[in-house]
Amino acid sequence: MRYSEMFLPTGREVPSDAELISHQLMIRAGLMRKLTSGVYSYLPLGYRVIRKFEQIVREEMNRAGAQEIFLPMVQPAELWQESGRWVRYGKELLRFRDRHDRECCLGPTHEEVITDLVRNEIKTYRQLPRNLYQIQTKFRDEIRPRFGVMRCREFGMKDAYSFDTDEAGAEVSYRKMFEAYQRIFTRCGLNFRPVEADSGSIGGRYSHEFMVMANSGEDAICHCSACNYAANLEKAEIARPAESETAGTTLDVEEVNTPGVRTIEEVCSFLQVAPDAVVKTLIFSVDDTPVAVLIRGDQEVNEIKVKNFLGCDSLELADDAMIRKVTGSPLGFAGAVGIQARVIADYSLLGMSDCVMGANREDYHLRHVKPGRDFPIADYADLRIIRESDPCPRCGGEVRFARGIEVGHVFKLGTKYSKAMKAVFLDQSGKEKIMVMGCYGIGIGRTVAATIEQNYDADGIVWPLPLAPYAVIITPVNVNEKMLADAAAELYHILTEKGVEVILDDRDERAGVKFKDADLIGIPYRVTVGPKRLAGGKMEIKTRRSGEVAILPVSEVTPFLIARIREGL
RNA sequence: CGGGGCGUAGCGCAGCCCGGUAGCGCGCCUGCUUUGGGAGCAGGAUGUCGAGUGUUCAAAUCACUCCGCCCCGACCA
Repeated sequence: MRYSEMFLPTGREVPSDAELISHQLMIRAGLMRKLTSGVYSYLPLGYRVIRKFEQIVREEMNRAGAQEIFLPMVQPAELWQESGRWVRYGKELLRFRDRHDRECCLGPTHEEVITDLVRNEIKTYRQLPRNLYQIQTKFRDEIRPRFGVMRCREFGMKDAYSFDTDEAGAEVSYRKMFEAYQRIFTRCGLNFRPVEADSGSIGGRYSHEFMVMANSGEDAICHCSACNYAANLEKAEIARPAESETAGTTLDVEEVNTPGVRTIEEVCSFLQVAPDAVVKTLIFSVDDTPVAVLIRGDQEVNEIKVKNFLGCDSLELADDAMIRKVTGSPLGFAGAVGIQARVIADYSLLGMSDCVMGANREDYHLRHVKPGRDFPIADYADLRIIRESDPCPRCGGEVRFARGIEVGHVFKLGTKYSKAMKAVFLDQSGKEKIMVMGCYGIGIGRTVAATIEQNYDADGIVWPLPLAPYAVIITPVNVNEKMLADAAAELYHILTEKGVEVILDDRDERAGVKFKDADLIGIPYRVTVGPKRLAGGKMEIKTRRSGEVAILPVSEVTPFLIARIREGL
């Protein structure tokens, strides 16, 4: 493509509303433009990158035995009512009515549609397993779209759904997708890692998130420095500590006046104790029933773990009225002694034998409290957020924290949707069985943005070759010098004929401007055609990433580039 | 939805406190010069100052309402 004919608006200024490097560069390099909050148009250069990535995804999905389909974006409410998500999904689901007043929604995901399709067409074990995928635009009415295409409302996603006859088959399907994902992100040249994750409201029992490592990432992850354990921070397990036999306190519980002392910090300084000698009592409203969660004062409760442990639908911190009802006191003085609620405790309470906790009486705390002696604990569980000082739950090694961008997620759905929507088949013995499902997503635009987060420098984007919109840009230093213009055009034609994707920067601009643009848009190889080199029958090839410059006779330029491109893909 | 901030030329911003009819840089157009890392000179175009209402002789500027956008929080395949 000739640069002079391209729709490629580049900018020198950093857009004021862009925070992330990837967002800034995607605007500045003319990859995309915002239409409205969380909704973007891709420009030619950006769309080429998107298609490059989609192609890699397609190749690997097909290789893994999945088949491409294309499902509707507009979906009827009935399907969502059937799965139960019409009620549960919340405001992220954009709902509307058509002219007949029928309720519809824009698909934020396609479990319902695919399950409906499959249950209508697949009747026997002979037709299983199947894995169907699509690359579709999804719409989720995010509360707060941000970071450009990283967290937006309308976005491209590859989603695949597997259907198996049993759990073992589903496990095989899951492994295949897991491996396909490893291949996809490896081919893109990304530094990523799969981490164990909570499966969230989509349901299912276990899942892995594929995280591109980046400090700007929205997700915190925890990984072991010794073994290959890695988990989303919210999921990261903490092993039950060995119980040490402690005699504990022999002192009786004592009530002390602590006027206005509510937070752990205040309690510690008021009573001159360390946070790990205090028990924090949090009252949660669990499906509208109060539950008290006890945890050592220096730790934080992981609400997801609590939710999973209790197996409830909703979990939130109790309001003042509920706190008053179960503790008989306002916020800040809750304790386990005499509380009118189920009590569960984090493992961090094991071994605590002389602690401070709220007295369930305004302006009073208790000291010398001994769990077990002074109040019963129904259950101990892993309910806290992991810290960097905790040992790895698998091998006991040291854990490290890092940040990442979630670009893919593989789920074992089990029978959540197939059961609700009656996706059944007949097995060999003619018995009706429920299909076992899995679902597997990859954020297309987000992966492209994540790629930029990992591949840029002070001058702009540095595309990995497999995702680069063009492999080569030819820059005649002055198009008004016929020698240069002709030599550049000739190279352009030769490369194009050889199937190399190349831009000829034939604009009547100063060399500096062209260099800056070439760097900004991140084309891997730039061929500079200048008067001095050309007089000696040579051209310069500059590698964007390394800055390395090769000066070659004109005849060797094409073979050189083709060889480099071949090894780079 | 709560807290904070911002809407002035295509982009980035000043002007607003202290009302008097809009400016800077980049970009854009024309011409000449220039041509290996975002050129120089000369000339030029471009704004319902986010919208509405009010106060005033007079509103970008003050007040109120609305809309949009951004940041923090809650939320989240």
